[in-house]
Amino acid sequence: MKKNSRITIRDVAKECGLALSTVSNALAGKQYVREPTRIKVEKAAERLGYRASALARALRMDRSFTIGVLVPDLINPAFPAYVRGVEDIAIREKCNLFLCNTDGEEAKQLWHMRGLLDRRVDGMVLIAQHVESPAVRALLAANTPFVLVQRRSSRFPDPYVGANNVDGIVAAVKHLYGLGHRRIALVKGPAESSTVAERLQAYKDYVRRLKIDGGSDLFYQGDYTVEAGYSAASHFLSLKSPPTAIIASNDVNAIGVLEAAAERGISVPAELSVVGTDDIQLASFRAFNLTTVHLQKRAMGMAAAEMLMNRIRTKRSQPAPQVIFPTHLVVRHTTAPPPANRRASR
Amino acid sequence: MKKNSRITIRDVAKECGLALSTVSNALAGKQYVREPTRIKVEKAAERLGYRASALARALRMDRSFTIGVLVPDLINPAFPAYVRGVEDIAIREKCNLFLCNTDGEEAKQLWHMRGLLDRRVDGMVLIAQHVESPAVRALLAANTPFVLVQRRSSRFPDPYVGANNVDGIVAAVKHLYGLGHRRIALVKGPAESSTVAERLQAYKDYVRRLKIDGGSDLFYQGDYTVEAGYSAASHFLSLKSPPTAIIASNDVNAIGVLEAAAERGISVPAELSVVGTDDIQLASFRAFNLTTVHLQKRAMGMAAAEMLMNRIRTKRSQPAPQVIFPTHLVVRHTTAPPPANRRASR
DNA sequence: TTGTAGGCGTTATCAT
DNA sequence: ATGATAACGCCTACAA
Repeated sequence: MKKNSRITIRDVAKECGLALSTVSNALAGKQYVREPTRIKVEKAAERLGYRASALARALRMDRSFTIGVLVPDLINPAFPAYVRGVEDIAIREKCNLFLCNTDGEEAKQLWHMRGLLDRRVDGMVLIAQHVESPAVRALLAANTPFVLVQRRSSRFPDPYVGANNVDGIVAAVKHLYGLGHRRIALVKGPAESSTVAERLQAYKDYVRRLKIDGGSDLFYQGDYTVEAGYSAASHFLSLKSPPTAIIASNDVNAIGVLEAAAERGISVPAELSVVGTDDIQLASFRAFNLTTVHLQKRAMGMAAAEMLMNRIRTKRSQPAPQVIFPTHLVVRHTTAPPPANRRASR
Repeated sequence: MKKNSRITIRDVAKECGLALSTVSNALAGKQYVREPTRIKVEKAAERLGYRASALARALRMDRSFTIGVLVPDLINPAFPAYVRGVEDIAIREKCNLFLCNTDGEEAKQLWHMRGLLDRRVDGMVLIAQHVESPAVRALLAANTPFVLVQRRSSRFPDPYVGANNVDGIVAAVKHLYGLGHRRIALVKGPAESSTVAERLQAYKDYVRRLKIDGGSDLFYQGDYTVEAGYSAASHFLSLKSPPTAIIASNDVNAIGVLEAAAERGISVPAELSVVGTDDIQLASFRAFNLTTVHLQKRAMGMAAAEMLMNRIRTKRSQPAPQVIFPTHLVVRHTTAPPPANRRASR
């Protein structure tokens, strides 16, 4: 017996005096292995502490039972829930998960995608990643299945899981309009995001329908960070005619908006209404108590992973499915009638 | 040329009319390959879009360039920062990261650890995991390097990265004591945590030194969730003689404490002071504005990963290093003198 | 400097 | 029902 080396299927075969192919079959639960034989093999494997090398198996079977998930930044509370959803399904499917943070940078995304491909992952889930650039498309065009989450391409009909952004933004605007707001600002998220584009379009359409202000001074380009929310609010609140409500790009962003408002002594919701998106756990407590558009992120992650497993099994035969999750507005305490209307309403 | 099959080093060799060992050497940047040869090889590899199989390489080299990281729950804002720290180093070392959520359940942890071992990870980082149980120890005793974070064993001198919990708790108690508090409650974290034990011990020692109340009615067993904080505060605040300050098990937990207080109309910090631990980003903004013990989580994750890489390279030769990161109290607006002392101080 | 051969640990195919 | 053997794709002696 070699000293330091790992114990392999070969050792198990030797231990119980059988051919290694028989051991393999027994352990794999193949039909035609006799019950006593199987038991003998299992006992021996157990006794020796044998564990099959997933590496060797993957190489041989051309199936690694791993999937990769790319996300901008785990530290941003907007994203972990998707990842857990993906993991929920991965575990069920006995797959392991490679995690990659890309910080929204294409270079990092490419590096990670190449790494995942080198590792022969069975598939990948791209959460809020770049999806249009030629370099990314080239990698996507390899034969590895993938599913996009929250960002899709306008030119390619990829498998996609997203949220109903139109409903979400319409619900937010309608709520604010109902409260009496007529100047409602919007913090746009990352420019490359289809979700952002959809929200912006929905906002414009709906605002036009309501015949209220929708000028470009009501938009601000930011991203999903507190800092961006802070900058956005600072900008909006120093306008000659500032908006009475701000729809942030997400909950974290909304925190920044609240911060800027507080810093200027502007009270929320009395003088300014704020709406987020995500409904992260912390948003629901009194400290924040944020009115926000609820997204079923963990469920979306799960749906994406299920879709991915399907495509792994059927090797991209079917047309790409796209599933859109409903959203709904959760009204809490950062929205109220605007100052001018305070006496009027309620 | 075979139709559907992946392109291998063999194809590259054929393409440029060299032996595959030469190609391997050229691509690996070995000394003794002539420059023109190397260039020819690189061109060919590029042209064919060749990418070495990390699987085959790992199998052959007995080094997978992957590491696993176990964490209780990514959705809890207390944990992602460690993971990113680990990833920072993993990327630098050209390793990929397997992510595992265990929800603090030993069964899930064991399942994941076995999976990682099967995948032949080069090492693993265990963040706030079970470290004492026989089953876990058995897996740890395999030949795969590991580093513990925030939870260590009292019986085994494992490689460990943690925070100076004593300093943290002492700073918190001292701060509250200085403000005039004499009944300071503590929410204990998960019972299995060494960090929790250290904090508790430090609390007891220091409170005794100050000769203030330290009775068992000032402890509450919780975990790192909002719900636990809520329960803890509900319990404390319904005592006949409630504490005037509560040290939560962490920032998320503190949210629960604040929630319970608000629900009862108890104002913070006027009637109740609250201290957290972690200093998650959201804690620093006005909505929350939590006095808390700052932990350098990303740096700790990085340190753990560096330590792990060392042990991977030197195959557990040296004695297990243990590094303790300093902590410091960040005073914000959830702490103030207790009601009785309001006029006295300041 | 380049080429040949063997093996890492599996599973799949084909005999027996 | 079981056994021998050939890949999977790579790296690394060792030979030329």
